[in-house]
Amino acid sequence: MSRKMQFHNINNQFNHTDLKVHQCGFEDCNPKHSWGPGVRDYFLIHYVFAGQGTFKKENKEYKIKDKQAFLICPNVVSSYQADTDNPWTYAWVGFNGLKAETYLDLASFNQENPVLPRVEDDSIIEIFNKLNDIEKLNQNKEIKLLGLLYLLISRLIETNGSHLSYHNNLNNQKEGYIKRAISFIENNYHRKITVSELANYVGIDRSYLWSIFKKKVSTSPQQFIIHFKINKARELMKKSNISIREVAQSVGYKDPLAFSKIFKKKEGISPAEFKKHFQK
DNA sequence: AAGAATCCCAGACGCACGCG
DNA sequence: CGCGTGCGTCTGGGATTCTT
Repeated sequence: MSRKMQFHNINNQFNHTDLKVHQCGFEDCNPKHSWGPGVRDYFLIHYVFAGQGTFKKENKEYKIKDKQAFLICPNVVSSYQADTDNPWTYAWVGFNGLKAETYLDLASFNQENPVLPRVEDDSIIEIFNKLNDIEKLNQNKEIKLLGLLYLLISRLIETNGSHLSYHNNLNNQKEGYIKRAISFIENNYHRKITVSELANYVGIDRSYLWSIFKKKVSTSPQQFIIHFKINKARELMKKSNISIREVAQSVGYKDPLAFSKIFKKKEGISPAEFKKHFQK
């Protein structure tokens, strides 16, 4: 148990692909409070306001003091623990997206260099404070969080950036594939899209598309398509009073029952319940 | 040798059909 | 109409080949 903790999970209803905030939070840890060893499927930055602790990445161990930040990369085994005598207080933000790796590289903050030296920059501290004030908002939470994340990363690049990074023509090519795929989905979500068709359009093998999607977007092409369609359906149901059958048709499900089934599976409630909720 | 790209197949999923 | 079943198609991810 911690002395004080706030945690915000972000329900991303928009399809940001370059950067996407997963969660953020703040914690005033008790002595020896720990996490891991384990893996995350997104990037996670911790910024230590006060106190100290230990961060372990694979077999390396780092002593972290106040005003330092450390980075957990997706699918890398990590753990961290608050100090016994002087436990840390930190804020964190978890995110991913197509550009996440590239931007972090620009800030020289990556898997090879997962710990930042003391950050004296007040504006970074301010950004973390704002991230944690987001709970008070009731509108535009996601957009504001995204804005703060961009600000944070741009400050990290300014204060810590290397001049020799940006080593990734190959990454750019993969991003190109994914951008093409996503724009195809955006233009064709109103009908049935198979992953094979998508891969064909992009001009690469279906399985290869799957593996770069998984790596860069943290989800499979099929799940992305479903998620995209469900989001469109949500928008439709919020904005207009059309029938479930019409909503299903509009996002490419000719069988409204199949649509209801997948909607319920993803959202936890049926489209009918969702509609009712927004039409009070 | 390493990373990119393709191949392949078990299991998941979707759809049509039939039965009560 | 709703549920169960069976069959064909699609997907995920490891195995394999290709390319640099």
